[in-house]
Parts: sequence; structure tokens; C-alpha cells
Amino acid sequence: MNVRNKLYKNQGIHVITALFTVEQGVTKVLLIKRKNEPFKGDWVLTGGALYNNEDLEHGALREIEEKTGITGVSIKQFKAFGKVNRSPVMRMVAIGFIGIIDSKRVKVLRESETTSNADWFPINKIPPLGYDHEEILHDALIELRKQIVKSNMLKSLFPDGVTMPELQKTYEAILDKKFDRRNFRKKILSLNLIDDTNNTDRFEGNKPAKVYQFKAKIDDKDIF
Amino acid sequence: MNVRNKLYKNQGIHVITALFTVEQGVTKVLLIKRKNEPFKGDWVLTGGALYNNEDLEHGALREIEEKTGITGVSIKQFKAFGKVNRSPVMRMVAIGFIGIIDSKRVKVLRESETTSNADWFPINKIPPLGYDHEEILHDALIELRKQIVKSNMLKSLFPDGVTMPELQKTYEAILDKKFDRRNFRKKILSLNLIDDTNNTDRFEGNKPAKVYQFKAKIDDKDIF
DNA sequence: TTGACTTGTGTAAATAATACGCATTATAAT
DNA sequence: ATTATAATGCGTATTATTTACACAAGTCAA
Repeated sequence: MNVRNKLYKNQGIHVITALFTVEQGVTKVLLIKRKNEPFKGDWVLTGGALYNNEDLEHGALREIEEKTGITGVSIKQFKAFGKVNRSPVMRMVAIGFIGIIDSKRVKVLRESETTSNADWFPINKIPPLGYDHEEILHDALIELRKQIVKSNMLKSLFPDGVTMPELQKTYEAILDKKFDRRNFRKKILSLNLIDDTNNTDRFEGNKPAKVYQFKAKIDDKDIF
Repeated sequence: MNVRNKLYKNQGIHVITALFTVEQGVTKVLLIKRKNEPFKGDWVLTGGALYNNEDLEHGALREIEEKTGITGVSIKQFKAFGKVNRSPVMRMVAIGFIGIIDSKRVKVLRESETTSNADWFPINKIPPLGYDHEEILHDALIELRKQIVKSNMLKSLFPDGVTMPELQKTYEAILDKKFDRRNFRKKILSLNLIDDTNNTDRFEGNKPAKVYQFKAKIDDKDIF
């Protein structure tokens, strides 16, 4: 393979993460304002160019840390985006990831060399985004909705455990759907995503709720 | 973004397709023997470098045609593979696709500039593969098994329609599982993947079977 | 015509999903 | 203390879906 061949020359790889959180029943995504061209002043998802010395997931995590200070996020690759002109500078293919995190863990949203402010945006109030990030976010949200019912992805949102009512509010926010309280409990327990603990929650002024913990690993199920 | 920066320099994109077929109840994948370094003499999946003037899927289809002569395959992107050293020459990220096709449509498996022979291998008799293609094939097979129960992917295997017993044999081959004849029919019909035609099949020496057609498009279902 | 083989349809039992009742445990007001 | 309010946890009847299995019908060959 000849690197100078016009057909292959100057290609690069983006690692882009749609980093979600849920606050007060609202699903939000982290957006970052670009400081330089291209798309100067536009909001984009967290991400950037992959380094030669790092794997895909590693690169996505590094970008998250550089631009937000957040470490230890659990992310999942979901799709590659490679339209010819998705980046105006050179041929870039983006590897898309989703992640979810407790926004309280993010103390300061840092500035970086290429970005100024960062903020959480409700997913129904997204400004115009640079690159093809609107498409990436759209697909990321679909993937998020699939993942939360068959993985322990929400574990990073509740590292210290979660009560059933809290969890229900979160599912309702992400899936944009209401559930019967009693059937929701049965459904979630049958999915084997969480384990019972012997603790109860003591924050609201009513009956204390049991605290559950997301499992470390989840076993896949058959469809057929 | 500075193209000369060592961190980003000399990156490239592979588009790799695990192209499957099913013959006499055996699931097979198309492998191609490399004629040049790296991995000279090794078997690999269909694929190669993405051109700057084509989208991901387009590139994967072009590679399939160049190396096998097959056109009009329906393929689906499923995962990106980006380990640092997956390619020995330079930093390459592979975008993985799956596809399935009636092997009878492939008249001649062509030679190309970089490959010599090509052949269909039963998925339980795969030789050692070059690059990280064993990993790609492994993940591709998992994806194939998911897709055939929720997409019209098998349409390309039966462009002229299919009978229920034929279809059952195919599902059993791919999923490596046996089904009750009567329940299989009900399940498949409930998945809304195929439409009834008014034709019957007249090849075997017994009761003629109805011919079904895969739908052009399939609607996704909710999990929750 | 009969037997062998295979396809299409139906039905009962088991399992899972949904709708909803009620007791329990906390806080706050009387 | 007692009672009202509010939310959690558990249970049960109903409905829908999945699974197991019986039987009739179409074709070829003897």
C-alpha cells in the first residue's frame, strides 16, 4: 500500500463520544464549543483525532478526559461514520461511542487547546452541531436506548447503587415512556442487571427504598 | 489538525466484509488468499483500503466486486476494529461489514492485483487468517445471527423467493440450532420479514411448498 | 390404490406480560 | 399519641405469547 497514492493519501480517524447524563428526569448530552476552524464557534460532541499509539476506546477516553476532566467512564463503540465530506479539512472517518455518567462527578468542564466551554444539553434542545455530529448523536441515542435494557451501562450513572423509583425515573427519561411502578420492578429484576443489597435509602420523606447495585457483568440473551 | 504530526501521520482505513453463504445446510464465508506482503499467502476476508472519493459502504462493495466479481450485495456495517498493531505496515482502522449472498450467483472467483484464489470456507473449518480477521470474523458471525431475525438480510440469499422448509434449514445452519417445523413457521411469520406469494415450489418429490418473498424493508421493534 | 414422505393448519398446556389491590413504613399535622 | 399523606414493596387475576404436539392433505413411486 502506497501512502502517497492520491486515493488513500491524508486519511485520519476521529473518535467521538456522545456522553449522556440524566438529571431530574431529563436526558442530557455533553457538548463542547469549538475554538478553532473548522466549525469554529459550533457545538460538537466530545472527541477528536485518534493517536497512532492508542486503541480506539483508549483514544475516545483520552479525548473525554482532555476536554472534560472526566476519567474512568465506561463507553461502548456503536458505529463508524465515514461520509466523504464529513470533515472539510481531510478525509476523516469517525468511530462513534456512547457513554453515560453521573454529571455530579464532573466538577469543572475544562477548556482545552481547541475548545472553549462545555455544557450539558437536554436532548430535545440541541443546537446545530458541527461536522456530522447531529447524525452521530441521533444514532447514539438509539443505541443508548437499546443498551440500557441489555447491559450494565447505567452502572456508571449510579456507582453507589440506586433505588427502584430512581431507576424507573431514569429509564422513563431515556426511553421517553412511562411504566407501571410494580411491573417495572418485575421487568428490571427479570433482566438480571441489578443485585439486591441490604441497604435502604433515607433521603425522601416517605417509606425508605431498597438500594440495588448494577452487576459488574451482564450475560447476553438469545433472541430466537 | 496537522497532517505531519507524528501522532496522526500515516493513518488509513480498511473496509472489510465477512461475506457469507449457506450451502446444503452449511454456513460458509468467503476467504481470499493474499498474493503480496503483508500476510502473503495467508487467507483473509474480502476487503482493502478505503478510497478518498467513496463512502464506507461503497468502498466495501467495490472491494467485493474487485476481488470476487460479485455486485449488488446488500451489506451492513457492524463494528470498527482499531487495535494499534492490527496492520504491520501503518496505522489502519478497519470498518467491518457483513453480507450474505447466494453462492450460485458467483460464477468465477476472480484474481486481482493483490490476491490469488478465493473460496468459500465452512465457518467451523477456518484456516488461520491474516491481520485481525479471525476476530472480525468471530464478531461478524455474532452479528449475522442477530441480523437474520430482525432484518431482511437473507433476502439476498433468496432473491427469487424461498419456501418455509428451505428457510428453516438456513436458519438452523446459521444459528446452529434445530426448530420445530410448525413453531418455526409461526415465529417467522410473526417477525414480518416475509410475504406470502401465490406460487408453490415444484422441485422435491412430495407436497409442494408455498413460496415466500422477503420484504423490501423491515420495521424495527421495541424491546421494552 | 397404497405407502412413504413432506407440507400446512390447528389446539392444548406452559410461560411471560400486563393491569391493578393492598399492606407497610416513613414524615408531617393535629 | 394519633391520624393523614405519600411513597415503597409484594401479590394476584387476566391477557397475550411461546412451546409441545396431533392430524389432514399433496405428490411420487411401487
